[in-house]
Amino acid sequence: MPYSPSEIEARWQKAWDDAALFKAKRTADKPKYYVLEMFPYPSGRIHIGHVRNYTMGDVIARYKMATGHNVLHPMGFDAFGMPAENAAMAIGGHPKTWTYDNIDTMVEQMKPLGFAIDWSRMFATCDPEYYGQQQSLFLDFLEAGLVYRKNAVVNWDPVDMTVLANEQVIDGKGWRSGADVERRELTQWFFKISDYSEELLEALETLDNWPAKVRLMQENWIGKSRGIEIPFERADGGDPIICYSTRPDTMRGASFIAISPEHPLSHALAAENAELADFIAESRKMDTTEAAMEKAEKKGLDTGIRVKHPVYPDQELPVWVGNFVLMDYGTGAVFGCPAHDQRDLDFAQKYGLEVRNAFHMPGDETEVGTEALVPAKTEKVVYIDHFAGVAEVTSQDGIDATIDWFEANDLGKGIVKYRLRDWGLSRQRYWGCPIPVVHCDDCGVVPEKKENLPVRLPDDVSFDIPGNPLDRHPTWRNTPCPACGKPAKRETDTMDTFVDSSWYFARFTAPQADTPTVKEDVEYWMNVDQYIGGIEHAILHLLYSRFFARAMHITGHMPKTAIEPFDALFTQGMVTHAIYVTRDENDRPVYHFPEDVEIHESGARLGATGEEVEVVPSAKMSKSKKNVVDPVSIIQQYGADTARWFVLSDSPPERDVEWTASGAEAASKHLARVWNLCDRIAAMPDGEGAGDADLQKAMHKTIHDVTLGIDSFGFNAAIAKLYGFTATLSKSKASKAVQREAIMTLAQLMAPFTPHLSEDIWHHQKGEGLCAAATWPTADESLLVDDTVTLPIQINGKRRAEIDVPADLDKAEVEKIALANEAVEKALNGGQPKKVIVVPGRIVNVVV
RNA sequence: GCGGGCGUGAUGGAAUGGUAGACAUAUCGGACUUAAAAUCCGAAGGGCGUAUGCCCGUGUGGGUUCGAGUCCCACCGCCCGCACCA
Repeated sequence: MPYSPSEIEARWQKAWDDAALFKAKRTADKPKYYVLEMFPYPSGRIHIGHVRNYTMGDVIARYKMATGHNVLHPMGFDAFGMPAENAAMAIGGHPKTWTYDNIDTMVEQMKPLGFAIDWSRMFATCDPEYYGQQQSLFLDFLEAGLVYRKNAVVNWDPVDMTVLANEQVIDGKGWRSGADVERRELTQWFFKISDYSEELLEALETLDNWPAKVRLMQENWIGKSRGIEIPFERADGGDPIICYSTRPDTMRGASFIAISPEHPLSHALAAENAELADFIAESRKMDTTEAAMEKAEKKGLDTGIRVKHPVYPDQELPVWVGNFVLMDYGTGAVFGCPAHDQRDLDFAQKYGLEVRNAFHMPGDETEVGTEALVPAKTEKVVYIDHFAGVAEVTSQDGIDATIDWFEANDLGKGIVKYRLRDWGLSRQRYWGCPIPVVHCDDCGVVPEKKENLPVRLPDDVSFDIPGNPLDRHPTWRNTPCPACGKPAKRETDTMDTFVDSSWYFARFTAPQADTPTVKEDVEYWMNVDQYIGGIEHAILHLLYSRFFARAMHITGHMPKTAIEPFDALFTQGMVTHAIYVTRDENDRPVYHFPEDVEIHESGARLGATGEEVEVVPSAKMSKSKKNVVDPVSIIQQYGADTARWFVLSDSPPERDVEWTASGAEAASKHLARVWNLCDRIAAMPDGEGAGDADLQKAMHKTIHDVTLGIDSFGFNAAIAKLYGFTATLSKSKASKAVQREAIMTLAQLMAPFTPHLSEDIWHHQKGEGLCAAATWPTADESLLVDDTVTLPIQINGKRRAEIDVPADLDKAEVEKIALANEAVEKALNGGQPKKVIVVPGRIVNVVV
């Protein structure tokens, strides 16, 4: 019988289903294991990248199941967000219909892949049962002081009438409307994540099983810096201007003060200074994207105000408003030291301000010209009559001494700042979780009563005009004030979708509960033992989730032990595919589907015209580049096991893997080979064979290697070992009993990757029960060591010969045999070796 | 600018400081076949050589070591993250 994946895969999926094998239940008699892949956004269809991601989680889930763990492996959908509204605007229809239709499609596409998922726990974040509990959490956070309202400057699209994220502003224009984006001050809700900066930073050190890269990215994002706040007295007697600096050691070179256009002093002065008012308005219009800021001109306006230099009171410094000074970092005011900061230097040269060194490099007393002198903090510099008396020290020591001196003289206060800012969660959108508060003329902002949750989204909304449909809904806003009962208005902002994904992992532990979590369940299942997802979530999603776990702990929804919710994190690579390009008459690229291209030895050509095609390997899949591989057609062509096997076989899981037709073909052929091997063994006659012991040895080595590979996310290496063992087994002349044992072990070792094929082999060999429920084989340590080993002999570090010796032979004996070797004798030429190194079981090195 | 990572055959990639290139793709040869496909067996880093073999070889240059793809230093190239952060 030929290998027929479509038939066996459906059959075994049903068998697992009937046995309720993947349904997770609390139990005390096994250790629990929670494996989770970042849940998908229901964009429409699953992508081959999803297949790889979930296969990794599935390998872990099935392996842990086989090694005696009680496994939780759930799946859900991150279902709120802009694309659903955009679709409604573009093609009509309703975001809700669009979203749920997509979810249905994607579940239907995922099920044939045979993942060991507990589908009974599935939910979408747009289910009222989910977002109602999220509103309940919000109210608890509000009561605990973890959420607050404040005015904030946001990117406002005046045409679409909504707030835009920074990445939605392109060249200063709204990405959809093309309108000039304004900086507008709005009252918004914020999570107090910045209160947890230090804790979130420190706890990173405990996350041993996270990639160092992710921890570092979070560390940089939190951005701790030690500096000082220095008040500058105003010559006119007004309130002092407080500047923040991390380089107070450059105070000698201070030649101006720059304050942010949003600084209160700027606003105050603007009232009587039209020029300044214009300057502020212009600054607000400025594009805030990185690229634009790089190019943007540093502009300033002298306010006419003068301050006293705190160290040299006879010096007066001008106060400028600078468009480059950020209001939301530090104090919104800085002192400029042109000699030691390139930006300050550019500014000073533009406006004719003084440039004066605070230090020189040792042995080089040249004054700064067009390039600022900015040494590393560990570099030694020579301070020029420094007020704290330091001379030649590292600039870090200079900074520390300066801060101490300022504090001792009561001229400033050492302070720690974080770059991390509070998390603004208000969105002027429809398709999100409504913020459950009510605005009452008499009572102000009043939380909705919990018994009125969920605050449901209305279905009767329209998307034919821009803006927030909730805002213009005729009746939805109207509600009695929860405090006084008088007519009041609901908040029409919804929550950032990152809120939805910040606690879904906890919800999976009790997805149907009528509280956000249930004590016994969340205590039993949390933490997530292994979390798997893309590096693109290294900062925001993971940081927000860490904050949420803490906030949920404070409000009694999460045990203390789960404030770091993800024990281990793995960031997987993408699936890429070559793109095939020709050029049109204007040299613009024209993309071609792989099936239209023929690969010849001389290069790639279009099948239809013979035109030469440029091949760009390993490109990210994209519909417009015509290099997307659809999992559904792959499953139809080759079966799920082949897809699963191939996406993990060729590259380490953290790296990208290129999908190639030949690779998929080869994977499929290999699985067929294993299947045929199973048939052949089943048909063998009983009786004696040759090399039973050798096959058993190879089998135990494979058990050992594959187990190690899966444990360490070395899936590609584990698969290579499985290839090797298949070759060994197919050449073996061992007895039927031993070959049967070998093929069944092979099936088990392959089962995390190719569960259907393994199950079928198990069945053919009359294995007990289901392969998916069988206990993982263990390697017999005694069979892992060989009786004899081949030792390479090096002469001066170069391999020159080999000897076969008993594995347990002692060093002296090995040395004796090595020295008697022909090649060694030749090299020694009758003399004595200078040194002989014997690494037992590894190598012999003779130094002559 | 700051921070991090990576550079190994034609290709994807293996390799606790110990025989570099496992495994796979592509390629070539052979068996089977009238033939092809499928299947099976085999070759294969580069150079010289009939061959035993010898020389070279993990981006470049140095260093540590009996021994370096692996550790250290410098450089080159590519990739990623952050960034008017004072």
